[in-house]
Amino acid sequence: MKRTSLAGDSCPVARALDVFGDWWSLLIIRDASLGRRRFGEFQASLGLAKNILATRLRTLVERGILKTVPASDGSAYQEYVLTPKGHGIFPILVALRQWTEEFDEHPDEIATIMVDRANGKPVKKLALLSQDGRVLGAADTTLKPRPAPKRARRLATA
Amino acid sequence: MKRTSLAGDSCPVARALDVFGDWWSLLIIRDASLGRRRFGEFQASLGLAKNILATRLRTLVERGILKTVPASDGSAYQEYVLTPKGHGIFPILVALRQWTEEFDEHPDEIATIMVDRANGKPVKKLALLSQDGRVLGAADTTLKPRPAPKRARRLATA
DNA sequence: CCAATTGGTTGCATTATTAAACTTCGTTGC
DNA sequence: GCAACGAAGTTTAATAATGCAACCAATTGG
Repeated sequence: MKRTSLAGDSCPVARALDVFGDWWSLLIIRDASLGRRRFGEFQASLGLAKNILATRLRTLVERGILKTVPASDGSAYQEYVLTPKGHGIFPILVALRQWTEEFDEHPDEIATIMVDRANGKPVKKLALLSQDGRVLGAADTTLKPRPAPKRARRLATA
Repeated sequence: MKRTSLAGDSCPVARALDVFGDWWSLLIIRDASLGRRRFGEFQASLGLAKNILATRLRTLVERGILKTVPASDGSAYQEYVLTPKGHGIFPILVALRQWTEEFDEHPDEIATIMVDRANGKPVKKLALLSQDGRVLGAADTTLKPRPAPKRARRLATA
């Protein structure tokens, strides 16, 4: 009886959750995207047990979300930084943030807002656009089977 | 020693995760957004234990993500449908999907793509825009303290 | 060279997840 | 109207994950 893995699932949502869908990983990634890099920084910021942090950091590195680099301050310790794959999680963090901003019962408890660094103005809501530039809601979309990748003009699956 | 709750956290990402950040909730919400409504449908689709499903459905209802409605087929059973607060999670599902599409090691195992219902063409990537319409990446944004809500012209926190 | 800090690991208690058996209706066949 | 069946849970017991505290090794500061 193991905890069920979603790794082989065909749904892309499930596959993403299999990688960082546990209780702490997204918060570690959030911290990393805010510039935190050291074990101690994560531990102080998140207040989670050290053994759990160690496990999470290890699996996030294994899965290519974080990588370890020599410490930036010249010390002999190592630091954890996001890989490109890890930076790609940024829109998910934004979507989570904006959901809370819109639907939370106590929005007054939210400490920060995300702003455009260039002018300090709040960013707009994430927009899902069609090829021709219309804004799409959930009802405007459907799922289709993934088309077979085009393999240099040959019989499909032959 | 309880599982640490993020409910009181001031970070909007943490607050969202506190509501539906566990192993199964987002998959239940995904199923609901695909039109599944019955206990048995969720159970067959997700393959999770029935007691866990029952617990998750209960807390999602408590938290205003789902609501129970009388069965649409006239039977005496009830069904679970998304509230507006639940529908608001859609962009998060899209972001998770697009992350897998971009970064997964085995994209050939992804079964579906999201398309524009109007013309069947794939949707574009979620875009984070500034007030003046520029596309923003993580590096183009910062966090600022939330400005105090304007309360009918009165002394702040007086 | 000694003490404190950093970055873990280990052991144990508590909690969550799982699968399977069981219960309770509602529905269906007759 | 009654027995059989199915849907929707609940209960139980085993296993896995989490949390806390204590311990430990290497690094740093003085």
